[in-house]
Amino acid sequence: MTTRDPNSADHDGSRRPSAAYDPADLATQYTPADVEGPLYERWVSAGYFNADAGSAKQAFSIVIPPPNVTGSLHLGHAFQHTLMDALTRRRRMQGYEALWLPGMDHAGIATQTLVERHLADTEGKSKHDFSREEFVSRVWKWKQEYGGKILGQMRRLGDGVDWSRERFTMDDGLSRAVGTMFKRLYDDELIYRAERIINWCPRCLTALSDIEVDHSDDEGEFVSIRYGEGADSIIVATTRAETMLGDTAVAVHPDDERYRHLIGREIELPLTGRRIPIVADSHVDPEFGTGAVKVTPAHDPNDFEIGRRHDLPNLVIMDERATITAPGPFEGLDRLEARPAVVDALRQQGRIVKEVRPYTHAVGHCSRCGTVVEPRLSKQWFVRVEPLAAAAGDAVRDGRVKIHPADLAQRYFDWVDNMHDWCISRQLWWGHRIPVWYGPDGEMVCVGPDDTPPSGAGWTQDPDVLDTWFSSGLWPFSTLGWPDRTPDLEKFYPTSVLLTGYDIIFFWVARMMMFGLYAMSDLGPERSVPFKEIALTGLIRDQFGRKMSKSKGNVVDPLEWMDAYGTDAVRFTLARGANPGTDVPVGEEWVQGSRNFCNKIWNATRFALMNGATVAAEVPPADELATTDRWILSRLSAVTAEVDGYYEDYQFARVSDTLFHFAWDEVFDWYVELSKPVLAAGGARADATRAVLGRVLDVTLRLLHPIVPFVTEELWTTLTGGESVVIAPWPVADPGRRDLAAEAEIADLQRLVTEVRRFRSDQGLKPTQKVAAALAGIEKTRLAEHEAAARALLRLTPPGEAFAPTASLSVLDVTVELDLAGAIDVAAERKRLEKDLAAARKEAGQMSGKLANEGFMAKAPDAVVSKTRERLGIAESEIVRLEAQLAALPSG
RNA sequence: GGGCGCAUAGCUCAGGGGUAGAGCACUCGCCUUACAAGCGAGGGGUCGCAGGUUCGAAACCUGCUGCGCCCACCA
Repeated sequence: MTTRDPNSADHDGSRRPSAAYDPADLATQYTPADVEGPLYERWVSAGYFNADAGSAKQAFSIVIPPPNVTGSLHLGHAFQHTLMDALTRRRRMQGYEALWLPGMDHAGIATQTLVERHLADTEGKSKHDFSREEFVSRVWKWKQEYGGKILGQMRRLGDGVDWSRERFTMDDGLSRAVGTMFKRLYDDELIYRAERIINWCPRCLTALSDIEVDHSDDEGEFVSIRYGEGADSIIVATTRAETMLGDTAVAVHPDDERYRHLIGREIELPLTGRRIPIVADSHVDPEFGTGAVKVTPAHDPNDFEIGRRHDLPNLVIMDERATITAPGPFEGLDRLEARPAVVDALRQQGRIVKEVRPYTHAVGHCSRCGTVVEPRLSKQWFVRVEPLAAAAGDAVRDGRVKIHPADLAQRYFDWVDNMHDWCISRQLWWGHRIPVWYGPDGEMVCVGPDDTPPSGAGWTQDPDVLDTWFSSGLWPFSTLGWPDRTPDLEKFYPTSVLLTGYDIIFFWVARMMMFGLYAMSDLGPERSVPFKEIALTGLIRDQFGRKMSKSKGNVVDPLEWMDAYGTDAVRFTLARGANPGTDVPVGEEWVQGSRNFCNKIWNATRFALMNGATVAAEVPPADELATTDRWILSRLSAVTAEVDGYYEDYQFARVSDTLFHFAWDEVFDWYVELSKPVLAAGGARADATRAVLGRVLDVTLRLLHPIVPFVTEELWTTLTGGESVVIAPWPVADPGRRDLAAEAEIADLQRLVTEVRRFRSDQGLKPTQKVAAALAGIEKTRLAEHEAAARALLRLTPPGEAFAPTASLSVLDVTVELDLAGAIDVAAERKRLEKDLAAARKEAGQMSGKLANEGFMAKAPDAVVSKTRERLGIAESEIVRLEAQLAALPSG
């Protein structure tokens, strides 16, 4: 043999003859706990998952969505990891240089909050009891000690990641990438510092980006307040009465006749004595509220814009904890306490004209802690996203990056086409510190990671750190060594596919697109994209389709299921639910079902081993094989092609379902059963069957391996003697083995067997009870060859001397006559026949109706018409046959 | 306020102009030497409602109803 047959297991020269196998080695049940740990360690120590940047093989690469360093494995991780692992394992088997790169995210706010709580609990200290350096070193210490728990859990899951390339967003290399990126964007004026209204969390005491704010419809109040006196008065309506202390104007629409006379005049702001102008601004909607808006530029983003247009002062009346700082009776109150207090004071002055309560309106909450976000005027750093987002949109629009499923691309476009500037500074200590120094005379210098910061009196570094997603956005290239031109970057960038949930399109996917295209632009438009495809998954749900949440109590720890049913069972369940972009419900019973499947594979392979299945380089040619062998090899080839097709567009559910049904229904239930009498008979046919059985199992195990790696590895190495299925070649569909005639023939056999089984079941015959029967006419059908097999499956013995058939049924031109050694259950038989007759009559009616329809005859395709005729013919002969059988039944 | 998606068996979901599918659940019969985590057989759906297109609609179009999700600076 000069070329390697990809369907042969004979690939590594270290085969162990399966004849050496002792069936006693395998228990009658698969015990995952016995094999998973050792197998994983073996894979890792063999270096199977380590990619070689110097390899000549085509590269396949995936970077993991880095889990938070504080995180632990939940079903969502298990789900996505299973899919990424399957993709990578398949490509590796296909001969790609496959890299799945692991790592973690420092998760700024989340981690800092956790460590603060930890220090409070264990030492009773707050972060202010430490210097910044001390605090950060405590976070690092915490990270060493408690962080990264999820990495161990990934081993349990069987993740085939390259541990030699594990990265962390705060490690030296990635920090250098962050600094380099910041400097470049700064120099290109794509990063700037400005005083703006930003989202501020008064609890976390930091700025937030727009997407870190969750909106919900909350019940509040809507009060109308009269400003000014008499003819000069004007009524404004607000949900945030307390901010009136910071009003610096009232705005009306320029065309609003009601207020035209007031424009340009001043009125007195209640409770403060200040006089504020009435300005005209077309932003105001005359239809809403009273058509007059109080303007608080320092505490509302819209008002800030109005203030800019009219050159109004920004009067700050709250501090960073949202405590009122305006001098007077409200000073020191929290904003939520101040609200009723202010309304009360106004009411006493008779200025409250109307109060609507409750009034439901959208309120922003900190996505981290739920606190109501406060718009706050402050100096922050921003990324000017417009050019970056335009490029990110174009890369998808022009097909350089494909999104699966395609209809989720709209969501991506909606975002990148409407993105606001991104606030990237955070008032935290844990993260990448902004590399900008301020001088004593107001100088501002951005310092690259390899440059020396300015020194001397009065120079200080910006105290803020960057948004976690800034470093995450660099992940596809920072992890490969950027900004250096490393072999890894050369080999593995752009990455092949990004697999992640549709819920972080905005947080992460869009930002990687923007940063990748920008940072790697020297590679040209095709190669600068961070990934060629984006495979979006849905979210994991409980078995009733509900979101998992702690408050519902329906959160599942995947490790518990892995302990109970094995890792493969959990993986298979998750993969089987993975329809692109669609949420995935999972329930424990389904995991049990997957466990059962793994066990079934186990036992089927045991059967093969006990019966001397052989795994040879070549299976005998078709002309030396029986129909059953040709059939299963034909199906194997078809299924292999189907699976490959499904992988191309990430249809893991179909991959899994196809293999499940092929393995269980076709191989285990039919082929194995059909092979039993052949194997028992021995001889050349038995040898051929042993070879086919070995091949079919070998290939099936390899096809299943990416999804259920452990049980397939255990069985495949035993069956084939190969080193590891991890490095076995991926099966290639062999069109030469397709045999539609054999498939049709076996379909007939299945029909015959199933019909007789139904009869037996209806007649209450025990499955094991042998019945004498004649298969009249079978010699004239293509089932002639299969008589012995049919008899074996149906426990039909040949008619003997005293053969006296008491029942008959006909299937496909075969009349099965059975000697039931007694009366048959006439009622049951009548019921059965009448049911079949009704179905046949219905069918015949439908078909003849169609054929009588002139429109149908004139316009339907010929193939459909002839198919209809054929079906009518079959139905009519069924009717004749069934009526005859009913008539022949003894009456009563 | 915009935009998107979904309504198919008891549950969770595939499918997609020409014979309604799966898993689990359910019923009946079986410990048939690979497997009771199994084997065999079976029941169960006018594919949300109303129109339309078509020879033919569960599928395509329109409207409606009911859910779900995303986005949003009408105070």
